[in-house]
Amino acid sequence: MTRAHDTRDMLRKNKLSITASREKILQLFMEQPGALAHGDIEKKAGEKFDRVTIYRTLQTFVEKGIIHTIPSADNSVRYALCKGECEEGHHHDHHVHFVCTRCNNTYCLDDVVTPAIKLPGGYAASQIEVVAEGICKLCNKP
Amino acid sequence: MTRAHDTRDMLRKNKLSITASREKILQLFMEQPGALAHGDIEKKAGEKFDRVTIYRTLQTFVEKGIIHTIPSADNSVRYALCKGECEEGHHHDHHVHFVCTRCNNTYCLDDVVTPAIKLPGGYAASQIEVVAEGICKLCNKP
DNA sequence: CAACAAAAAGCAACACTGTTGCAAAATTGT
DNA sequence: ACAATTTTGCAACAGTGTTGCTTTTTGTTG
Repeated sequence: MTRAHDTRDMLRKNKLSITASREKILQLFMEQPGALAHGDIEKKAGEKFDRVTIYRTLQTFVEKGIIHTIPSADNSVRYALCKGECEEGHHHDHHVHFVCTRCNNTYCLDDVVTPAIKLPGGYAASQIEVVAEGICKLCNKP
Repeated sequence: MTRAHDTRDMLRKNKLSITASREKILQLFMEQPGALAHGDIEKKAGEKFDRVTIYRTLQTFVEKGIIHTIPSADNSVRYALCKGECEEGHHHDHHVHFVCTRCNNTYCLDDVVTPAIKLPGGYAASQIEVVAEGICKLCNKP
């Protein structure tokens, strides 16, 4: 069972041509439990790809519903793999995100659904993002 | 009733010296229902202050608990006035934020408290941020 | 109100993030 | 294997935020 196959299939499934950068970036997401920022990818890819290529690849993946963006308090966009229910052009990203203040990783808590929130009259929400901040499972161990 | 008095009192109360830029920036926050990003302030202040001064003033205000930062999906930090319960060094910012996709304003929904969220074992949250996205009260009017 | 120490503003320079246009290279379908 | 289309890499640029240093302003004290 080769990982290369997984990424290739994934790309084919989304009607994307198979390129070295797309495979590499997708692989990074697959072997990473948490989320990745553009900067992380640049480092982990090992100076192999142009910054612009990474930006464009991330954009493409978001559009295709392969990854989704995660809002954060500090000013950096992070990305994580979508788990199944996302399609091209529309994300169904209803889980809570967790940012660890110790290891600085961001995790998708796929099992924790964002709660319904009663808004004041006049406000109509199309999407609700919940970001929890604290100490993650791994950092909490003794 | 002069607005100048409000801002001066506010600054004095927080043991900050009274300067033109602090007064101006504080005033902008007071006459604005929503949140402001650094860029907004730069524009509204009318080219009068140095960019660096604005950054430093915002930093100072956050530290003193006068304003708080608001996370956003797009990559820009916004700030809004704290309503009372914040002190120097510690914010008690437990309300929901609303980003309007039409007018692009951000509002603090002070009456909507962030719900308690049950996290998986091992995760310990110190803070939970909720950002709702959609159409705001003002844009929803016919 | 003048003089002084402390604080803040302004300026220059820099680092980081993200975008755009265009030419060269790689990928796909035939 | 070839041609058309995509994607990449490069260069240049815009926006955001930071740091160090000098000048100006503020608050205080006599």
